[in-house]
Amino acid sequence: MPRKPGYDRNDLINRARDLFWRQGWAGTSLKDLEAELQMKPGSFYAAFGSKDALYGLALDQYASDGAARLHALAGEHGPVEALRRFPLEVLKNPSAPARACMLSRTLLELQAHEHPLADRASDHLRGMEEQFATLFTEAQSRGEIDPTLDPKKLARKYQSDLMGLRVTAERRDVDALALASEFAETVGRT
Amino acid sequence: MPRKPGYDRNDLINRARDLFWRQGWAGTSLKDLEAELQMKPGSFYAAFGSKDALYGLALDQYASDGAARLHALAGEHGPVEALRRFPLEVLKNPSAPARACMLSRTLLELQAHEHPLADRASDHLRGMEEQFATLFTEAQSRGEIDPTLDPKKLARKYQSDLMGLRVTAERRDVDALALASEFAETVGRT
DNA sequence: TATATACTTGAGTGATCGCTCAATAAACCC
DNA sequence: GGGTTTATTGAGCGATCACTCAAGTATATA
Repeated sequence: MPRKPGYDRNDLINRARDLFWRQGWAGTSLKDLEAELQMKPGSFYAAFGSKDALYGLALDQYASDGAARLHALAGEHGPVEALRRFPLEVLKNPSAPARACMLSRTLLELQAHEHPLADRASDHLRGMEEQFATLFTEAQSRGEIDPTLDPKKLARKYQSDLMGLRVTAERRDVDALALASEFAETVGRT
Repeated sequence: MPRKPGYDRNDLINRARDLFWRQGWAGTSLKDLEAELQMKPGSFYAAFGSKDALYGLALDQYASDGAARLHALAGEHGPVEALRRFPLEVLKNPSAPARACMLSRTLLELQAHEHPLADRASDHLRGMEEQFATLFTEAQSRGEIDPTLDPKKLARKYQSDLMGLRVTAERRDVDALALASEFAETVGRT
């Protein structure tokens, strides 16, 4: 009886993610979304309910994409090499919406207003951190890094430095790739 | 002949800086500013011209404050110890508007729309970086750190890691001080 | 004290914000 | 093909955005 939508929902979410990632939450208006997704307001709200709801979906998509990419890298190159290559995946991609991390952007923009999406971003950051820790643990059991170090501390430091790198890479007067390869060298040491 | 303003202009800029620092550019409305500065729209626009103009002044104030604080630390404790203590100045202060750096916030929020304030933030970041480099150079001539390292690279890495630290410190599930002292230990090494 | 010169007030500007909804069109089952 | 169900359309909602301006008030000089 029903009528099928004329769009691919997952594709819409990915396009919205890129737009939000690039322009931020407040910086992306419904006009922007309507233009990017080729949807009129009625369809948009029938499909997603609200701008915030779509942002949440985009955030989840962003996080699970990152987790999948890191997992794939680890399977192909092992844990340490995966952690070294991970930053380059974004920084080397010229069509990436932004260098900075969408999760940290969201946290910075919405935390002060105690917006639920800030907590959602924070949760995803913790999830990524746990994935990093798992890789460090695996690297230790393989004998690739110092086994006396605390994987959780390594993971937190790795993530923190990575976010710094990705913010710095937003600057136009900075050679992001040079900074990234310098970052890669330090992974596993200290 | 004229009439003196009933406010201290510098105090207003400082209060605006704290509000912008905490809530961001889009996150701070003129209503917010009017309430915080106790000014009606007419007075506000007579005094500052526009929201962007005041944001620019606040940004400059933020940058020069930071530079002055770092300079004072260096005079008191020497370059390396200054660089070690610098992050704690913000993170230990419970009344600070935010943990994250206002310059990086501004860059992240406004860069995609090519807003002039993003460039202004970027310029200030470069200025801070140069100050860091100067301190590293001084530390080398004092023999406090490895003289073969490039002060500019050290400065960039220091600033990048510092920004990461300060973003991470925004998370409610993270012990910012533990991360900061860990960060302090690494200054001058590597 | 008179006057010129600012500062202050606050109602109100057009534009844009996220969002609604009644009307219309299209696709599925029987 | 008829009937049902859902997707799509787009004008337009109230609220808020940054901002303006004419009128009123206070202060310094003459």
